[in-house]
Amino acid sequence: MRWTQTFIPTMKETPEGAEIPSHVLMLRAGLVSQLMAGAYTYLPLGLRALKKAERIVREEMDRAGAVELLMPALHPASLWERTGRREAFGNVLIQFSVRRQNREVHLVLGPTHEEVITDLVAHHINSYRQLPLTLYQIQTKFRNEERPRFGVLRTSEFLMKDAYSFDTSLEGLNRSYDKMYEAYCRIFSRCGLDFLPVEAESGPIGGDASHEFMVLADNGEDVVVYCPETGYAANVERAEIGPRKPQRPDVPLEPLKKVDTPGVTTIEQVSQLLKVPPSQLIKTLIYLADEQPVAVLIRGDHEANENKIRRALGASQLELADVDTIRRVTGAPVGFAGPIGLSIPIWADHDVAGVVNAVVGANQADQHYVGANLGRDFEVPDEHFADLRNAQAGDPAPGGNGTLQVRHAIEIGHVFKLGTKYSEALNARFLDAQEQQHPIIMGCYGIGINRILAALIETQHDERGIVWPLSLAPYEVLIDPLNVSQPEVMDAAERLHDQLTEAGIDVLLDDRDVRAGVKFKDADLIGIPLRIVIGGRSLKEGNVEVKWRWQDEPQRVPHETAAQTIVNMLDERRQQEAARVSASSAST
RNA sequence: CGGGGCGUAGCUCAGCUUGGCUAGAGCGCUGCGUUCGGGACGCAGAGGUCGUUGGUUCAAAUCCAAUCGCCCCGACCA
Repeated sequence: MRWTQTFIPTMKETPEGAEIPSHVLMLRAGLVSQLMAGAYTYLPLGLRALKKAERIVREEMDRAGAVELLMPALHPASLWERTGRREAFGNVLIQFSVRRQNREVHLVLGPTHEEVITDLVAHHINSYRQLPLTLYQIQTKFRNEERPRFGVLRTSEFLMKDAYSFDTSLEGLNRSYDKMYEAYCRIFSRCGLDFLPVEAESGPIGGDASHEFMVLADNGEDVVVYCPETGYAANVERAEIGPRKPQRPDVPLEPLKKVDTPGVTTIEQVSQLLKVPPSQLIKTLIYLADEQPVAVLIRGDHEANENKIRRALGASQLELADVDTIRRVTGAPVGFAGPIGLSIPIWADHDVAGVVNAVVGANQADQHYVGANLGRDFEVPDEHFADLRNAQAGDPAPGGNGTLQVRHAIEIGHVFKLGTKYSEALNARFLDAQEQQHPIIMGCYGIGINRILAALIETQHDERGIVWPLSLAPYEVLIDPLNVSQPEVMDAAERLHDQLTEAGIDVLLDDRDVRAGVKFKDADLIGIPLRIVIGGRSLKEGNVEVKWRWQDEPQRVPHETAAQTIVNMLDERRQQEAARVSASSAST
């Protein structure tokens, strides 16, 4: 391809509003262009990279035995009512009505396809002989994101690979799940990503196991907790904390005293007003667990984890109590709840036991207690102590003697054991050999294709631009003839272009009549792995210059055998990239 | 949904506080010339209903109100 025939609008300056490297570089390198908040056009260069990622995903899904199909993006709203998810998704679900003849048809744009695929399978699968089966598609999904951000990382329209497995037994589900897990490792390795599979929260509904595939990046929206010593890694929503033995500091107990704290409701405000560190405060959160109010005590510098709380209480639903409930059970407005004198059940995170002379709400407007002490001023039964908070850096790792670390990450894939939630709701059953009917056991597996690109760029760039791996690069080779008006230079460039194209290599020829500096800057910006410079100077010596994007200095290779040299270099590099794939598969 | 910021040329931005000639710069773009191995230089140009609507005023990019859009922080995220 010649540069002047395609469309690569590179930019020298950073467009307003682009904050993180992947967003800035995708815009500047002419990969994407924004149409509105959360919607981007893929320009030719960006589309080529996207297609390469898509192809890798497709190849590995096929290899793992999954079968491709394509479902509609347009769904009848009624289907979403049958699983209750029209309500559950709420405003994120894009819904609308159209008129047909004289009736109103309610439609949604699919944010995911559990309903559609389960409905499909319910119609066509009846027997255990037809199972197991894993189906997938690569398709645009729609979600009305409340807040699209970070360029292509969080958009309301995005390309997703979603796969669904159907099995007759839990063992079968586990086999299907492991195959997908394995395929994911191969996919992300082939894409050149440094990824980390982590345990993930599987939510109040659905299955019993879930992993997310994360790429560590400071600008990621997710938070992962991991332990270098034990290898434990989990999403912060899921991460357990190892055994804790909170020590009560050996200081004399102070008398309980009420103090005025007018209008001071947050931990930070209380901490500042009373000049005590947040770790000296105990916050009292009032929850409704299956409609019943409970109080949960968390040390002031910690964050409550609602999933842990819900599990500890054995509740199926948990939400923060509304203002009226808080007023009814504490007798005070929001912000002044405390454990002293509460008549509802009280639960506490383990670390609360280590706080002496604590500051707590007084269950009275504009009042807090200081010098509050467990056992003297309020009670929490032993069996009501549990791990109820988010892990923090420095916490003990579960089941080991390591220490947890915390990093931000970008979620690029998710594998999830669903169970029978959808097959039961939508009547997807199979008949076993004994003619017994059972709901089909499902798993679902998603990959954000756009996020593969964003995560790659976010982690693989330098101050000059993108550094593509060969596997995702829009073009593998960029030929830069430095002076297009010198016939011998242009001839050499075109001949090389044709030879490499003939050899099946993706080649871009920068035939623009611009100064060398412009070509070099753009070459670094768009990040094509192998750059071939053809200039009058080296050509006179019978050489062309070859340089990998990640190297500083070019090497000179003889002009007449350049094509073969380049083909060999690419082959060698592809083998190096492939070696990472087997390494990652071996380790799982 | 709560808090904040910004809308002026294709892009990045100045001008607005304190209203007043024909609305500016850099980059980009067009033409000509000189240059030509890391974003060259000169000359001549094209390009803007100052987001939109309404108000105040003799006069609005500038002040006021509403509205639309974009961005950031937080909440939310099957």
